[in-house]
Amino acid sequence: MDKEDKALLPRRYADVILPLPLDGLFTYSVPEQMACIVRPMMRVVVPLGKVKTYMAVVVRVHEDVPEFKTRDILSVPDDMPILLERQHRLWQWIAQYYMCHLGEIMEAALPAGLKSRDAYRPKTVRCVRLHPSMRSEQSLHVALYVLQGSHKQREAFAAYLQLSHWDGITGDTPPSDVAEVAYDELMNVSGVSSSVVRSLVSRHFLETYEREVGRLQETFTGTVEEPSPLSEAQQRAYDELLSQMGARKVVLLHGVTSSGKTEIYIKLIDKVLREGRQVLYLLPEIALTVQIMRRLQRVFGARLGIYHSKYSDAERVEIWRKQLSDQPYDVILGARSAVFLPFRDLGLVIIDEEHETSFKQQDPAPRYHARSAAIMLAQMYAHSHVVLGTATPSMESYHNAMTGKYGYVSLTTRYSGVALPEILTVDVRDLRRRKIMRGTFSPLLISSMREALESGRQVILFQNRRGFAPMIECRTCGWVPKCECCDVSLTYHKSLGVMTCHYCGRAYSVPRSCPCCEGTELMGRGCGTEKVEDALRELFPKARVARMDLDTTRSRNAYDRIISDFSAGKTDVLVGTQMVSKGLDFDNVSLVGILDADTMLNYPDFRAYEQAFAMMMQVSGRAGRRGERGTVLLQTRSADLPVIAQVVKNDFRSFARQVLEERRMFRYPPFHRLVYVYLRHKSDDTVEAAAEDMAARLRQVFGDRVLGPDKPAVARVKSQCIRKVIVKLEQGIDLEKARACMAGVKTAVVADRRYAAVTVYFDVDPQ
DNA sequence: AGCACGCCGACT
DNA sequence: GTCGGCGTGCTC
Repeated sequence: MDKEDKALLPRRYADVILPLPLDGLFTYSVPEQMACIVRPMMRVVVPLGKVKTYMAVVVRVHEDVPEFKTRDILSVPDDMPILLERQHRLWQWIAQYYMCHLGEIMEAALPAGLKSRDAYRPKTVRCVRLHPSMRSEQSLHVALYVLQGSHKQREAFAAYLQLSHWDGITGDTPPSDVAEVAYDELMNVSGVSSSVVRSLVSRHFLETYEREVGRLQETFTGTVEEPSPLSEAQQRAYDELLSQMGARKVVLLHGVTSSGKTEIYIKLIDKVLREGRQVLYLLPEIALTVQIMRRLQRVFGARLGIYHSKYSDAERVEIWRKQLSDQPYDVILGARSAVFLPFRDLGLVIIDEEHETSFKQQDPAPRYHARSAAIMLAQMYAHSHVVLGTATPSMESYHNAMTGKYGYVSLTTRYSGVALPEILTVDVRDLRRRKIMRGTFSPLLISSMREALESGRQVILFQNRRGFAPMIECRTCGWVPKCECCDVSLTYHKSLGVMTCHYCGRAYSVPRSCPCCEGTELMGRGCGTEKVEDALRELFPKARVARMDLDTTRSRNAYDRIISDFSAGKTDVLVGTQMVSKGLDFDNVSLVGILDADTMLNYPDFRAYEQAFAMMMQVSGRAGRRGERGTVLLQTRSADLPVIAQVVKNDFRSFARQVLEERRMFRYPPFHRLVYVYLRHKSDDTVEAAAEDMAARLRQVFGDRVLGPDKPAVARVKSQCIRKVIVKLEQGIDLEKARACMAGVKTAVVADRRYAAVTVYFDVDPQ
């Protein structure tokens, strides 16, 4: 191309997404030499402001001259797009539905290594191969002869030849010039030190180099099994699933705990793979155990990829790239963020434990629900389906199933014929009044535990609070230590010897005396897992007790270790938060104790009962072993609540009917759509005034659909004061319009000089 | 989100 | 007279 031609080419521009909470796209000019490589969905490095550069994603290349001055794209790191068009469409949907910025989606979707130029380094292994001068049969014989004087070197050289499969005796085939042997392997096999190998290198017998290797387990070395044959009940559910999928995009698989849903999924995945399509299998983070991974790996071997936060970022980058390659994983097992992975041809999404609220991202933005995002994702592939699996459906999914929007398949038989456990209510209020019970354990629970332990059975105790005591109080004046930055009382952690704030993570030392009245009797109020563990050791000194909560599972493998120890019978009692309700079915647990149902039931949220019910059903499901019915002891002060009876009878249907009736009456989901508008500022007065202004403006548009502003349960976090305005939108309202109004009101409020520094954000479909 | 610019208090 | 606090506003 000569100079004149170049001058004739119109200047090109690229609209890009920056990984920042900015409105809209930014436009950069494409330098001439990059014009032929820059395409939509590719990464580019761009300057922003005086010093910073960012990795951005191009969404459009065009020749429309912008009315502002543009800056040049600095570089293009790849020669291929990093994103599929479908993914970009998913990003757009999430951004508009959840009222957040595209840049925030980019931030959440791409592994960190794809957002910076230098974070991702390919893993390398030091290798040796023949020096170029040695690459003939003859020179090898010469070499072996020359090396006769240096024993170790000769040994090492021979070991290399052996490892590279050269047979010096028959001498048929000289080693190919690329035959490479790992440096470490050569040292191990020949038993020489690195200095010997180095001598061979310096004498030009061998040469070394770095070889890039993937971090992914390249070859699956186990044997691949056929999917297990299904039981009659499972087969029926499977057939029903297939037939429902004929008519509906989404099917809810409602199966009691231990009904063997995983085996049904496996059969389904197998079928989709046979059709040459891909599968995404989503699980909540805490249910992604080594056990479920192994189970899937046994059947799908190297076709299975795993993607969640416990994996290093470098591995996540490699999975992403592999999914873009022509040999992607056929099955991805992952947590929430796996919905952002590229899929060439997605045929099925499975969302197991679909009721789990952790599928909704809370903080930071994007506050998206992986279930909704996954359904949207599946929508983008023709003839693809979504299966939602759970023992306790969310009210949203159940309602959709009952009204025919989703298909519905129920599975009421437990696999291997284990009966559902017997659930006994323990009326703690009554026992306390009659002075029969003090502390955490009822007499019935103690005797049942003793019985279980004496007959060599295991016990699970569920207490949904971590730490020792959720609160400390001065016995004399009632003073309670609170966090300096958040409006919450501090939780006492005995093992760490500190009080911590569960909102900002700050730790405080425990005062010797009350700073208020100088009284020295500070006592813990309430009970966390740590206290349960302590009390247990006192009651049953011989029992081997393990605790599983956020604090004991901080390290990489702690979670799996605790589970496998319990599974192998190395511990007798497992105390924990909701973590104990997920994961593998243990087959020697005869007793489950729910220590305190009330904290869950009294949670100030319209979903409290729904979540408490699910949690209790889930943890109850851990009880029972082959040929023996398990027992669940449910301790509560509100034994007469209908929800308790519904748990006892395992009566999801009447529970759901009642909850849905209440939801309809009080205009809650799934009948109405909720949007929470949050306002944050360091001054309480400012945020209060801004929230009042916000609510008033919203009322002008939405009338009595607006509630508040209110202080949320924790009204100050990390020194930021918070207010919440609730908007309840009825079905059938023009959502597009409603969102535009809400966004407009936000702009209007923030435009007020007084409220310019107030942070406003939306939580659509809050959990 | 960063980051620079800019305007008011305690220090060499 | 300067250093530094964080409030405001911009980044293609």
